Amino acid sequence: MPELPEVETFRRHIEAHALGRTIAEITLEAPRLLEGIDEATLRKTLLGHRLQTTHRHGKYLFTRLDHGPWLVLHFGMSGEPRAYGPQDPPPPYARLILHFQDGGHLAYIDPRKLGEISLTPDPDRFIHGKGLGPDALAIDWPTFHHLTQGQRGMIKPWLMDQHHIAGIGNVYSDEILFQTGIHPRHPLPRLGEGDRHRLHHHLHDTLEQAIAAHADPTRLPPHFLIPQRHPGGRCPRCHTVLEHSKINGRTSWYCPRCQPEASPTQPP
DNA sequence: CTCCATGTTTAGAA
DNA sequence: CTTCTAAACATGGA
Repeated sequence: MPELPEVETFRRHIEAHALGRTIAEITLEAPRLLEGIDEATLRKTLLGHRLQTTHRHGKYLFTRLDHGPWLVLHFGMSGEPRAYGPQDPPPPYARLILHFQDGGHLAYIDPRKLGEISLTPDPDRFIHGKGLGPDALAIDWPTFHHLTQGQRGMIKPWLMDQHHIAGIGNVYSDEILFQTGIHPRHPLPRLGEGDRHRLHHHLHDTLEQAIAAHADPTRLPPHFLIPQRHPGGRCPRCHTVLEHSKINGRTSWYCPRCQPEASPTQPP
C-alpha cells in the first residue's frame, strides 16, 4: 500500500488517534524491523511518553515524542498503522504495538516485514542521511524544472528514485505518467519544457487527488488508471486494453494509445 | 507448487 | 561514472 498518498493517510490516522496518549507498554513482535536501535532503546524512549506531533517526508512517517526524539516508521511494501480499542484483539501481523495508559492501542502492521522502525533526534538529519530528495508534494515548478535538468535515463525509474524525489512508487508513477500521457520508458532528456511542466502539474494533482480519496483504490476518481492496473484493464480515457512491461524490475501499466512509445517529444 | 506483489539495497553487467 | 537488471529480503495470496 504505502506510497506518498497512503503514508499521508497514515499520518492523518496517527494524528487523529494516537497523539497525546501516554504509552504504558510496547510489544515488539519483529525485532528485525528495528534499524539502528535495539529493543531496549526503543522501549526506554517510548515508555511513559506521548506522541505529540507528526511529519511526513516521502514514504517516511515521523512522530515526535514529548521529550524530543522522533519515532520513524517506514511501511515497506505492505505496512500500515492502525489504532484499535481496549477490548479489540490486535490486528493480524501487528509487529509493534503501543499500548496506551487509557487502554487503547496503536499497531504497526507489516505482513512482509520489509518495513523499518527507528528513532532520530531530527527528521531533517534523518532525511539527509538517507539521501532523500525533496518531498514530492512540496516540489514547485521551478524546483521540478531544476531537478530534471541534465537528468538521463527513462522517466519512470527516475520518478521512482527516492534520491531524486521522495514519495513516488511503482503504482503512482504509472498513474502520473498516464495522466500526463507520457510512456514510462520515455527518455527524460527528450522531454521538452512543456512536457515537464505538464508532468509536474499532474504529479502534484494526482497525489492530491489520491490523498483526497484517502488513497483508497475504490474511491479514486474515475479517470484514474490504478483500478485498471490488471490484465484486461482498459484505459479510462479511450478504453483501449492496457499493456504492461517490466521496467527496472517492476511491472508498469500504460495505455499504448494515450501514452505512445515515442510520445510527446520536443527537442531541447 | 509457482508466480507475483504498492519498497529498498546491493552486486554485476553494459 | 552512470544506467539498467536481477536478486535478495519475508511472507501472503492468487
